[in-house]
Amino acid sequence: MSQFHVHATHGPARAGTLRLPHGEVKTPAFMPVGTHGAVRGLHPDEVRRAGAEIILGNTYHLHLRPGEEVVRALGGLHRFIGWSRPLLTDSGGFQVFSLESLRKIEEEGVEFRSHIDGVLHHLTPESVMEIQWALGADVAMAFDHVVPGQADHGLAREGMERTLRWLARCRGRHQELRSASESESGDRQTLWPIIQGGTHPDLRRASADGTLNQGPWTGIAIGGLSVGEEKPVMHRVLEDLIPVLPTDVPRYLMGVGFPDDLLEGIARGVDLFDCVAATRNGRHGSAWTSVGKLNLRAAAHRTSDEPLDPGCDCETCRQFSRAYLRHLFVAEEMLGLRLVSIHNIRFLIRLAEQARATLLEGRFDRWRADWLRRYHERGES
RNA sequence: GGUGGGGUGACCGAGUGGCUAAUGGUAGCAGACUGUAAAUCUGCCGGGCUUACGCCCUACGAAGGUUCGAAUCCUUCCCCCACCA
Repeated sequence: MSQFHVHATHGPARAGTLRLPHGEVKTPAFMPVGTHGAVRGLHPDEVRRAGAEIILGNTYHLHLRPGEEVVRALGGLHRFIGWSRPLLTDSGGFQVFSLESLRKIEEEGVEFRSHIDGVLHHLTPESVMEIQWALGADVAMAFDHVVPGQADHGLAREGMERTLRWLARCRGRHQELRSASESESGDRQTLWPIIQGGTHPDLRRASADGTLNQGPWTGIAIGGLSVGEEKPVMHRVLEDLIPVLPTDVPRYLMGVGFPDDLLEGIARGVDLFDCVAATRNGRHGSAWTSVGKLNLRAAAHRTSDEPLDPGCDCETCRQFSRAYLRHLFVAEEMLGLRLVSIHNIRFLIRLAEQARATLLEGRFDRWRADWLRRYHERGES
């Protein structure tokens, strides 16, 4: 079961609702990343209270530990990690990019030298589907070949074409898995493809064509962005690509982003985002605010009684001062990492909620322009 | 009082004639982070001048001396620690 309804549009931007087996996701939406089955540092209740309606897990990392069979034996990922809302698992395609020095790509699949113990692991489009099926997330992602943002036409084409060939294999195996368990739970998971093609317009179009030809799909992801290319380049790719995508399925911009990226993406027709920056930067003491980002370790906050952001309704801002948060970072108390992570994910989720509200009210463009102007005023991003 | 050890930049602590404004840490300051090998990483960290290359001061307890050249060697003094009386 996966359905998407669009309630309002404003140019390419839209507000919608995605129905998945474990619940609804109101879009636009930001999905916190929980690589190992946990949004780093946070209790699932905290993630839920921050307004998250869906979070991610990672195929590569959960395969290495604890292993998908452990998760399956313990009732699937939702039960295992204490998250009853929708879940999406990334395929390990990003690790093809981020663990470049530890892997070898072949047509059959990718050989990874485990970053933990050096053991060799082989991921193929088929095995990635099996792992994700065992994990049992609402949405499984196709296994893709991500190339760096600077990739030339040749390399980008290679990654894009391989992603299309792998997509056919992913789809084939996923359908087998679904039909094998149709009576009980065949409807429990849907597969989304990923468009690649780097920064090259012709390759992006070709990827879109090739992907749509293999459909229909219940959602379509755009991968291989914010991997080193300039922001205007990413915007151009979105402007180029999204008009050729069907309007009746959600578009998921993978790995993005920062607050301004969300608004720029939504304006160009993106419905879903995920990004580690909220939690990673939070752990590193960097908090987003409506007037740019701030570094909590900075001496400027030593005696500040202000919350991180005066307009924020997160559990951190409702209770704690910048001075206290700075103190926690200086003293290396783990609470600081958690509190700023909570703030950052709430900040992005709330931004998406506000985008949705203004879309439904028909005033998105104006709101977005004002918001971005204020955010960039101090000259930071 | 005697004997031995020691006093280095905010702190700890290397260095025992030139490559030393002085290794390393810590603290401090600033920055980065985009489908998580990250509670990580990078830069600055005596003062002044310069866009910059660089230049000039001050500095290894104090003062004096040896030397072309001293944190490093010598003399005296001050202070700290240990043991002995």
